Amino acid sequence: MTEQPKQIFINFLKLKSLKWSRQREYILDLFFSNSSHVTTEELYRLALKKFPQIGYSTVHRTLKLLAECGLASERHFGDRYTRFESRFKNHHHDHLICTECGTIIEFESQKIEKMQENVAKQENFKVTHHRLEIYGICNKCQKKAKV
Amino acid sequence: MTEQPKQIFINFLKLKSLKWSRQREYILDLFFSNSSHVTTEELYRLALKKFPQIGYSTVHRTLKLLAECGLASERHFGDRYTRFESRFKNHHHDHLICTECGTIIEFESQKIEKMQENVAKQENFKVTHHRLEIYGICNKCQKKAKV
DNA sequence: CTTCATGCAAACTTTTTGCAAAATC
DNA sequence: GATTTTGCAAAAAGTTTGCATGAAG
Repeated sequence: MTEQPKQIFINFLKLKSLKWSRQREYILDLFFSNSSHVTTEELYRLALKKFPQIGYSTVHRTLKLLAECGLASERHFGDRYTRFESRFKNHHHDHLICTECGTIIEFESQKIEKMQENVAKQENFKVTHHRLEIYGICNKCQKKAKV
Repeated sequence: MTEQPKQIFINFLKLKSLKWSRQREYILDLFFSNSSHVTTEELYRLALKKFPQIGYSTVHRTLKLLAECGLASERHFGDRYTRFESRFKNHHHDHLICTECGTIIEFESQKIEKMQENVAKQENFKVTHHRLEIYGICNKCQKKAKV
């Protein structure tokens, strides 16, 4: 049985002599039970529903901590927002992004990864990470358009 | 003989009853004679050297116009800046980005493009465009590190 | 001589920080 | 009880806009 995000986070906090709080627990729960590409703003609005006096900066700082301990990563998808993505038990993947409805579909392709390595090798470039985003219209929105 | 960016821009301005100005000409020249992933700030600083009273917003608005007429496109590479990339006569390409020195190397791979299409097809996703960025350490910086 | 661009400063947007009061250890 | 977190409000960092003056058509 592998460790749950909550336990991982608690351990991380202990290690840095930081504290576990009701807010942090709630934000963590929200983050891991929701769609995995939220902005601070989005998660803040969600949090407000059941925790009306929570502060934006509390949400923001907690997301930053989640990123710091490796449970989340910060991403940019072309708009001006920083999005946080769950990394818990997630192997690497890339994204299909619908420009109509904003839906984000995750995928992975070993073949594409391999080819990227080849391209890098030609330039004698040492890859640390990469990002591939394919933008377009998702299945649903294509059907909607036809009606 | 194909049209030059300057002529394309002048035509675009005429079409929208906008005006050609010394500043716009200078900014356009700078943009097309420099590295193709500048921020507004960077181009503004360049422009200041030979046009000391030019305004940041003039540079910004001109870059926006270049983007609007298709001569440039706006991109985000993970930091907080909007970068402008030349699209003049540029076939599509992707990027290798050195996280040490910031160097951006362009490349293209038909094979990778093809595979992306395959992935999209599986989801019945209609691709409009994509973005692939490979981050890592460039050849130069690897050598530097060894010294 | 009318309309648009410029340069300045101020507004906006998103992210980050300082601080007094409150919660955690 | 000491130390950290919280929520607020204000600062930063980038981008965008309003407006009086000057340039382009």
